[in-house]
Amino acid sequence: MNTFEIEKKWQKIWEEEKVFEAKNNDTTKTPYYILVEFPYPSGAGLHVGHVRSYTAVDAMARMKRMQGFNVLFPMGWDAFGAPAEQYAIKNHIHPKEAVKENIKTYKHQMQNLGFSFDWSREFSTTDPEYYKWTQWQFLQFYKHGMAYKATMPVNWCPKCKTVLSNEDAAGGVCERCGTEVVQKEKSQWMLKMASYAEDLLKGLDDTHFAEKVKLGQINWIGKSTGVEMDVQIVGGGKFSIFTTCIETVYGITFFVIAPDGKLIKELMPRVENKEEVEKYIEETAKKSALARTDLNKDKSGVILQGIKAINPVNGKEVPIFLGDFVLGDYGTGAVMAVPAHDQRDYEYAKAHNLEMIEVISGGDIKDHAFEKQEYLGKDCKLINSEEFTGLSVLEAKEKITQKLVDKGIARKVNNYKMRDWIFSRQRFWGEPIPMIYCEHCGWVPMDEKDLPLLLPDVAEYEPTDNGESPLAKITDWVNTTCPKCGAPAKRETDTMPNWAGSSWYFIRYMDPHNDKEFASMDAMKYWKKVNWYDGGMEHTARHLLYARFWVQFLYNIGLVPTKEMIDVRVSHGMILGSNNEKMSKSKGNVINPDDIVKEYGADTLRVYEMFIGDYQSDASWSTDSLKGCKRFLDRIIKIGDKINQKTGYTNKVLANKTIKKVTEDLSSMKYNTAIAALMIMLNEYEKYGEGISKEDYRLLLELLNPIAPHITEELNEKYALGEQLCKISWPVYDEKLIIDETKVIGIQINGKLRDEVEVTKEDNENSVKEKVLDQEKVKKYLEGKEITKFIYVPNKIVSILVK
RNA sequence: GCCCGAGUGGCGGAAUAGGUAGACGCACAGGACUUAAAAUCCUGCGGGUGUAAUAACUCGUGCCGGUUCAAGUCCGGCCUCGGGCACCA
Repeated sequence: MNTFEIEKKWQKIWEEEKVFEAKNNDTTKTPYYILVEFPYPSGAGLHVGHVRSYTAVDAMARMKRMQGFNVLFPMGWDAFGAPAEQYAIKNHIHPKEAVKENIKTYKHQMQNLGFSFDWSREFSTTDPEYYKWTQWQFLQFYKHGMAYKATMPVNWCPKCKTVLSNEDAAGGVCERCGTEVVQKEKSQWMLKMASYAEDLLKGLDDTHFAEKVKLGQINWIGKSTGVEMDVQIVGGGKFSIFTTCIETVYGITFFVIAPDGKLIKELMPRVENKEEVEKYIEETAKKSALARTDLNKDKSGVILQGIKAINPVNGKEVPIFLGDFVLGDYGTGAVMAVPAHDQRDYEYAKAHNLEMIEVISGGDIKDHAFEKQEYLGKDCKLINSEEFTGLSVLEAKEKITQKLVDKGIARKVNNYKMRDWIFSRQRFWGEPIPMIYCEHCGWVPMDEKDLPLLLPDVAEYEPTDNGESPLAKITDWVNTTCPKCGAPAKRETDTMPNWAGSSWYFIRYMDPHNDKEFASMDAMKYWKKVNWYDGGMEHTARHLLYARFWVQFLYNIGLVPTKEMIDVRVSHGMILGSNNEKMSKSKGNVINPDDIVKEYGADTLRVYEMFIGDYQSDASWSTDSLKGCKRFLDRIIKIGDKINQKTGYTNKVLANKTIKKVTEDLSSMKYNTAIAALMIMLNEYEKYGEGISKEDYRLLLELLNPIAPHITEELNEKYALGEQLCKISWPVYDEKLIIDETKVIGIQINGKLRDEVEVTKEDNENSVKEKVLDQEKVKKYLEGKEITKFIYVPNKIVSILVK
């Protein structure tokens, strides 16, 4: 049999014997849930990058099963989204059909690679049986006041007359025609995610995410603690500002408010230079999000003539500006400007010729502001700050806050960068949002028993000219009756974002065929949480945050048993082309896993991708190194001929050491060193003159099985070594047997390595000293010198100091 | 700008409770087998001085300092590259 036939044979056996199907509620075993991000089934097929992460988690799943866990290791498809829609538009086929084809290809490829997924739990986010529950859960958000409609800007291409996702508007231009993208106001569904900011932050303590993943979440949430202070306007009225540097309050020389905020609308009647101000507001609205946040642009803005604000601490009257660096949806949409101590305010003041007042000593504001990261932690004192002059920064922060709070004009508050989740997409290929608009009743949720609300079969998927979803054109579908009053009404035509289906799919795997609930409480209580979740770094911020938010909400309304359902999150590195660049068709450096499987076999590809380097770092493809892995497997096949009648391990220490090394390495994603340990084992076996025992050989196969499952099973069967490897218990090592009888260690004299010595377990400082001082070379170095110190670190080193 | 991560042979990478730097693999060179090539097997493989060959010495983990008997690993200060966030008050 050739490699290909061997691999097919075992894949068939695994499928027929259903060895990888997880049983719900098996109380004889400990449940263990391993998840890898389900792919978006594009037309390109599986990428070698997929193979890397799937092999890694597959190896983990296989080992855990052998260690006696009830392993849930599912796979499915995240198939809603723009690429499938684009493909459909281009080729005039229903995205449903394209997705079906692609899934077939992906699944076939995965099966050829021997991944031990439990295919009985497979589903796609586009299955009505699945998205029924995504819609149902949206209704729960709505019913608990967590979903609302708001007017939000969207990326709009004026030429294509279409709404663009942030990805399609990358760089501020339309990906298709290159036209500059503008912001257009649209009424959209929102989920109140910002209200979960603190919970999402706190919840991280209940997870075991990698540190950098946690940091990604923390940065995205972006908490900052400060003071919200009321500011009176000359002639009546007031507004509030948010600051993290209240200690600089005496340095205020102007205020800036957001052109897109509510405040300017209130102040408008009192503005004397209305025309100028209105023009500025209009210009801001036109700017794309990118242009507006471009750091290098000028500090644009316009003064509000006829309106002055009063600094609450000293009564000083200062001007108010409109500036687009202030964002309408963060904080209060207004800031106090202290140009002496904030670089942004400094630049603004320079651009508009405004006064600066230093209130913290020790800086030099000729060229730039003296900012908090410079003055904090140093011994800086307040100046020009009335009764607070002379206090340290920290003291002043506290006392000024206290005074303002006591006067009732300020509050300590937290602000978060994370906003509510814009949940509408003006697209066809997504879950329809199950809401109906009635002239009399407003927005009315669909009756839950009418779910799923199916996507209609239509021929056109192009977005409409006015930015509506293509669904808006399908009048049969849009027109319905109000579930509440029965009057004619219209359906929501926006669909859900791609992130929706992936926010809870890991729950569905626990009970994938349930048609009464999204998953039974029993199943969720049994599996509890995802023990190990692997995915790309690009998803560690947003996808993970959305999924955690979704779960926390379901938990709060009593629908899931656990608040954080993902325990460990790890992220893998990318596989780059051999030229060290990201693989892409245009660069011609794409490696197709199918070709590699055809030429070298799945096991070789699997071993290679695990051996390629540190799993969490990027790695470049090398066909030469691949050949080395092929050689490794060939040598294992060949050494089977050296099996003889001997029993027991030829080298007990080596056997136990390798079990330990491989077990620990596979558990901590150090696949490359696990394979290196097995290569060392093989190298040793090849040196055994008298051949190897069945136990020796079997152990090598057992330890390699999670990474190269086909060939190891085949050899195990060929030499009749015992039961199928996927059904046995993982080998365990004896801690007592991993210590070498003797060890050669180095001898340092005055810090330099000069000689070595063999020590045994029984040796102590005195016996070693005796031995060492008797060695010719050591004697030579010590001649005529006096030993001032003798250090023996058992099994590590001998260090002698002389003078 | 801020926050992470990383700099080790020709290459991918090992080694961090500080303890013989370069495991394992690739590439390369020499040899064996072969009519020949491929495949396979054996040997060597950081730089330098040195030797007939050993030996021996010396320099070496991005750079400069420090702590220590001992630093790739710890501390201080830089440089470079990669990633994320980015006018967040």
